Amino acid sequence: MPELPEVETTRRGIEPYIEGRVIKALRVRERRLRWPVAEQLEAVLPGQTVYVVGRRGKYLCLTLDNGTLILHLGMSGSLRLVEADTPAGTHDHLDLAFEDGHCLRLRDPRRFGALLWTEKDPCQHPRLAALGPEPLSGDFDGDYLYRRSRGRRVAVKAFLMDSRVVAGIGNIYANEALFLAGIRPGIAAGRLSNPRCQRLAKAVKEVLVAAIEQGGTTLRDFQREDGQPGYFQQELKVYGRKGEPCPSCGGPIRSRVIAQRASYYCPACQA
DNA sequence: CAACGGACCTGCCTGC
DNA sequence: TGCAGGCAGGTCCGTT
Repeated sequence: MPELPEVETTRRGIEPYIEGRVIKALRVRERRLRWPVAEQLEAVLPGQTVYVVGRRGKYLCLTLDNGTLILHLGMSGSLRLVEADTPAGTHDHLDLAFEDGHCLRLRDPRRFGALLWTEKDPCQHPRLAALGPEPLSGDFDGDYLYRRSRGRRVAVKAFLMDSRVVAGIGNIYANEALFLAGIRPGIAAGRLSNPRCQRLAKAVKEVLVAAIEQGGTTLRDFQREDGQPGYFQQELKVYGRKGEPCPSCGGPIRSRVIAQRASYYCPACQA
């Protein structure tokens, strides 16, 4: 569900409600997420203030007094703001309750998400330390892509989705960026010319910015923290559109599996 | 080191 | 209607 635009949409949605607020309690209904939620957390968090609601790739980072809460939504996670007395549903695993009565609730049916805690520099946390640059930052550009891709034989789509190369690009936006750039998802990353790397970096930024502006993509059950859907699915050019006409040339969109993930492209527009 | 497959989970859709 | 099978937005880990 959540790639970078969905996580950023969530971040922007919760920020005004939790920044500067004091945590009253963490309620854990299901500890078994991707990694078990640390037992110490219920004791450690109360009384701490949320100073910064940040994001690194697909990770949300809440800066508190004594450390940082690191939250990942996995494949199916979503955050909602609810009143403290709202009854919890089946997959509502965690509540972060605040002294003002608001409550940040994590729902995650597949339990691939995670809640982690570090008292050190969060960038040094094992989950964050190896992440590549933020795709919307100046550190990510065509020259960087060109440099990193030399000698790489992996499919360019798998390369884009490698979080060590660039953070936050998942299956939807990898497909979309490659379509925008006119590049076939299956070609070896190392064979991209420099101009094509420039175009690809630009396409990645464009598609992410547009998706964030639309509040992310809603497929199946993704909802924003306020319960509204994201509208970017209407803008998807190729993802999930096997057999439909290419918005550029009208030919049928093709689908094939690359690196175990469904991939969509226009064989006429992408070379 | 690079690349691949399996693993972790549940829900939903399809087709028999 | 019921059920098996396949598939899903992520990413870690072990094996080649």
